[in-house]
Amino acid sequence: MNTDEQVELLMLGTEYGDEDLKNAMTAELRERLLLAQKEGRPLRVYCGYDPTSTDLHLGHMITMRKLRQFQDLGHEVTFLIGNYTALVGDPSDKNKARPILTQEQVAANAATYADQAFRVLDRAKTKVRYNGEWLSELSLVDLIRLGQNFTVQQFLARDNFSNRLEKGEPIFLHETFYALMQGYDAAAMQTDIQVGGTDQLFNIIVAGRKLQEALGQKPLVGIICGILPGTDGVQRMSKSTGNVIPINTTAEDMYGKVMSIPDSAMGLYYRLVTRFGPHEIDEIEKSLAAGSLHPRDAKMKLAREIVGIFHGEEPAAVAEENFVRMFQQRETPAEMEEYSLRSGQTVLEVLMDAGLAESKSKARALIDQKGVRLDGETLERADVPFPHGGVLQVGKRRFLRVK
RNA sequence: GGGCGGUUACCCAAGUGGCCAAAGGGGACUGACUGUAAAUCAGUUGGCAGCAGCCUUCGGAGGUUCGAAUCCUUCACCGCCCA
Repeated sequence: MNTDEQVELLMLGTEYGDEDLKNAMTAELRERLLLAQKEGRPLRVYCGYDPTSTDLHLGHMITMRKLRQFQDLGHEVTFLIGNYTALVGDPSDKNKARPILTQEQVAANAATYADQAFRVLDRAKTKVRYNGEWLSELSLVDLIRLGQNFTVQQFLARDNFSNRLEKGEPIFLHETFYALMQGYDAAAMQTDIQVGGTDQLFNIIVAGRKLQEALGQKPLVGIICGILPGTDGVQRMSKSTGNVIPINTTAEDMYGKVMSIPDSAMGLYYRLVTRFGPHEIDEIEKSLAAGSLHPRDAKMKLAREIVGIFHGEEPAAVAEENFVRMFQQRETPAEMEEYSLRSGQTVLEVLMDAGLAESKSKARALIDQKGVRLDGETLERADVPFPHGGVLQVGKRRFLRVK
């Protein structure tokens, strides 16, 4: 791959919100790649992760995918665990301050984090570091010096702070430390390239570069990845919004969830989480636009690719078969949970016991709404004995084999 | 430290003595239509009970009243303004 092709690949799926910035970063990336080549060294690339949760989802994988691209091009990738920054809580993606985590929580989360990350990253080529390594060494004087590089106005210019200011919501002083800490990470590791989401734009482009310059380093090139929308196709994928596609889930579930995203979100998914290159994606989008490729088929290709990344090609193919059988041919899935019927149980009791309804009222509502079927027959009554064994279906997608 | 305002169901938000299990959005769920897409339409969304019954909710505790989410006292948390 020549340099221009590399630049094109590495800039795929980036989002700077500003053409000039994007052009500047593209040019600097190109220059830095050439420099590395000339000096015969790999670029130092990193992305930081605050272990604030344990359940990773596709949204977390975007930057890892990007790191992987660098890795495949022979660069040195550091998976930085923000055990110290997590103590502060990044205000970037929130309208509210984050709850402060304890050191124990952070440590526990960090352990599961790296593990899931290696489904995308090449374990053998990845350095794992913790920013406590250097942040814990900073003295108050050091912190003050770092602070001298920034103005309050720069912080207030950020949307997430200015919004809160306008609404009269609190902005805690410690939240401003976050950017300084992250910027210091970049300097401490003498970073060439930092990868992050658009919510990290300020931390990377302003804080990181500024501090590096102040410390006499060449300012890093920021690779700012777009934000992946959740299954609703609009809002950022996040657990609190309930629109996530988790990493730790079955191939079937993952396939189905990808298929349920709106068409409008396909482009971002292709760019942000798949292994397809810029030209392949172009082809797909051209075919879609020309009508020679059905959107459904494009989405199936997408689903298969994504499941393939996390579960392997075989399981992805099986998941696809199941999907086709279940939803396109309207047959029941090959595998489903089983439930052993006890004598005398009513329909209501089975629904409750199997966890298909959260309360009896909800279960009754489901039946009233004709949302409960047994072997294809709609069940009309809740308070009658469960008729017979068979495939119980609740709504469109929940199945249970009752024996 | 002083003055003022807020705390309602998953979220936002109405309600200021009975007609309030509590308007309206959003979200979620079900059905129709579909490509498990979008859009649209119809319905459900505290619990228990099966047909208009009961129970528990409106920050916590206590009180006034035949009757309170609505009034009073107090506690907690939050915000705004002034210093």
